[in-house]
Amino acid sequence: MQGSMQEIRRGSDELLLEEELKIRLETGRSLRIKAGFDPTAPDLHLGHTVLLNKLRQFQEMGHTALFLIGDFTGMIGDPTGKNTTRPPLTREAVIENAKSYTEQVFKILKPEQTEVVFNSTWMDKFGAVGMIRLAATHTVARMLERDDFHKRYTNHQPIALHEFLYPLIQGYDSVALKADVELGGTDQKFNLLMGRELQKQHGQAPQVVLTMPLLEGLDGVNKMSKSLGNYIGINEPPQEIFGKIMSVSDDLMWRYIRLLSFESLQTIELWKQQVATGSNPRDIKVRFAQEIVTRFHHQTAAKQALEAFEARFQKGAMPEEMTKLSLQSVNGVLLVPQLLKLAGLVASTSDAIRQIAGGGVKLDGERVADKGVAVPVGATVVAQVGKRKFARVTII
RNA sequence: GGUGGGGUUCCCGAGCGGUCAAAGGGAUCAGACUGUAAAUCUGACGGCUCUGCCUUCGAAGGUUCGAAUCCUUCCCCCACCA
Repeated sequence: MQGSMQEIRRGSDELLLEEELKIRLETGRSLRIKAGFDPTAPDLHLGHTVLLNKLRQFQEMGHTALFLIGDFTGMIGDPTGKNTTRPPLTREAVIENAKSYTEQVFKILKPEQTEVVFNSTWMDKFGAVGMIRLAATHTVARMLERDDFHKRYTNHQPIALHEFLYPLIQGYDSVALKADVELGGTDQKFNLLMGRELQKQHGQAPQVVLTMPLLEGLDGVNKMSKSLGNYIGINEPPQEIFGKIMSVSDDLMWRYIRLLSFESLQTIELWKQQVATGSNPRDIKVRFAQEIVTRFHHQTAAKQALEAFEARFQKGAMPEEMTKLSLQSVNGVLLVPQLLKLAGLVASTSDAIRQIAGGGVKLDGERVADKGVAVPVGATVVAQVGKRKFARVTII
């Protein structure tokens, strides 16, 4: 009991209310652990896994995960201050996304202890009357307590009326699901608490709220998200995952380790001491990167990723695998800027010309000094932009 | 409904008749240094068939030799008053 409580708290931000959770755990029944997910982003990344790992942990203790896909709330878009209304997804798109979602999610969750649910199931039947009744349960002032609403309001930024509905619906989902516990990022706290209030109003015991810190993306500033391009996807190839983790800053590394590693707290503490006394943080990073690659691929893949990484960056070798393609020549040759653009290594020929001028372009390891360089028909070259973009190109 | 303030390149934000592809910052990319870390420094940062040409400053028209800058209409946003 003590131990499981400590496990549950590990890595978490807040647990509200701990006493209530204890009482429920003591009943010995399988608790219903809810977590909501956006229907629009089927590519899971490490940021998502912070929460999923926690869900998994509950499963290990015998509880049931309610994997909620917010297809109804998806029409609103969680109010973040930036994006307003999202275009509603078609039914087919939602199902398609959900499928790809669950495929990925079961890399972490136990399928037999997971219920995948869609909030449109009950919300579609809710009707205008239901919505008005739901809206009547809370005041505008109460809604403005939510941090980002408050900020936007005081900053004179727009808040669309329907955005107020989001927390209410998310809260109502807990009622519909009779959730015992709801997990969410720290930014979800308001919504999670809304679930408690609505459950009370519906005569249910209020759910316990457990918030997890948000994982920063590779930039170390914004939270990890696909749209910001600062993510590590769990479906990415081993070398990508490995490389991206290695590019994380030393400071941020600890944050990643804290939220993502399964190593014991003592081990992590030991690592910190080692670094504090002069060990190279890179070695810890390598070890951690291995752990993560192993988790989503295999131990051998992790080993290979490390070897490839060392060969490439410590010994300067070309990567073994790279995109291969054939490009059509013009008048018997292909100019390098064209080649780079067609190979997808740069965004435009203008960009290619700039990269060449900046010394960032190589052909077969030789720096290209002039934008007028042409590759003749029949030749196969390895084109490189920067340190990590490669393509093997044959001119036809 | 009224009054006032706005909509500028990925983001923030200057510009307010020519020297504007548009200051500055951020993000990004490349180079140097490294541990593909950070920090720092350097350069680039609309597109193209690239010493030139083409397209951009909410939209459409107009004035002008010339407009992001002036005028007209329209669309959108914010605040205040009601």
